[in-house]
Amino acid sequence: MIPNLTDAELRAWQALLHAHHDVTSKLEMELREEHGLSLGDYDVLLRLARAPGRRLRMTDLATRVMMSPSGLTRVVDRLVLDGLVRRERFDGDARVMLAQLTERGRSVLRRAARTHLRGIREHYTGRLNLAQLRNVTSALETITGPHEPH
Amino acid sequence: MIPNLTDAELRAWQALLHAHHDVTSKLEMELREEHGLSLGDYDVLLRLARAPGRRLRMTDLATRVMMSPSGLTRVVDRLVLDGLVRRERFDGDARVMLAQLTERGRSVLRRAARTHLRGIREHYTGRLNLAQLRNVTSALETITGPHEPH
DNA sequence: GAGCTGTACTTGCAGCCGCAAGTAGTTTGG
DNA sequence: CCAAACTACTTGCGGCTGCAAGTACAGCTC
Repeated sequence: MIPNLTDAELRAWQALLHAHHDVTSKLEMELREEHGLSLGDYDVLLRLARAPGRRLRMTDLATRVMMSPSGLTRVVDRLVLDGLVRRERFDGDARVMLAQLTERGRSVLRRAARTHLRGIREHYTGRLNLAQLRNVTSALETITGPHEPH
Repeated sequence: MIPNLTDAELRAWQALLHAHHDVTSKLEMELREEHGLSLGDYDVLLRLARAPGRRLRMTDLATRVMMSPSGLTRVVDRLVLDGLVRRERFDGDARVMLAQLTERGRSVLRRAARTHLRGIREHYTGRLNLAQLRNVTSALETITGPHEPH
């Protein structure tokens, strides 16, 4: 009845926590210092940039960035204040709000992407060889179920 | 100059974010509902339980649970209010505070551990075969550098 | 077409966190 | 010794987050 995890299982758990903490806190700090963006901000901008017309419904955006609807509302509030995102109405359903990436948002994102992608490689993927990279990805995707690239 | 990450690298990054989010949010919810503890609370109790004399200096504890000193102060505040932890002075240096696990803390931890360990297996390690488990662990430990079990 | 149910988003609120500043105590250098 | 520098912890503050409730709209049913 008492689930005695093996040492291997406990180490795997600690490793996940530690790796996530280390990598995200470094990336967060770099992004914040060099571009004034949080990881959450960056993620929102990125999803919008990838979407057709560079706009998404709030609900869809919230799902993609793994955030609650209310949490997303505040993030978008801030991005609108900074002029990186615009809110638009959706023809055909007046309840829906679209978040639309502005030109300024695009250019901020482009610059931030250099920092971010460099950081991912420096703090994460660059420390692994190709086999490790594949193994990590496939194992972590097994846990959550595979994702479309969104 | 622009670091073009490969698709494999981007997937690895998404997988880390997604897996961490999924697993921790499930574990957090279970622990909260069944025992009124957050993951952070649990981690603090666990580190204390493992320490000699079931007590640690605030600074050492903060390092182990990957939390800022101020953050740890509040967590311990709450645990003291709940009677799970006691604050003690350290003979020989009056600046130091020891967090000491109480008997009540021990028993709450023991009960919570069942939920938590079951959850880790159910949502994480149990979804991987032994090879995947070893691969994930070794790769993630490569990223952060290996840890002592503390 | 009036109400009932459901959906999309926002707001009120409270919890958690970290940084910077504050307090208290210790160590070091002259 | 005693002042300056350092260390351990706590507090003030502000930012970020999610849940539950609120608002506005859509769609369904009779």
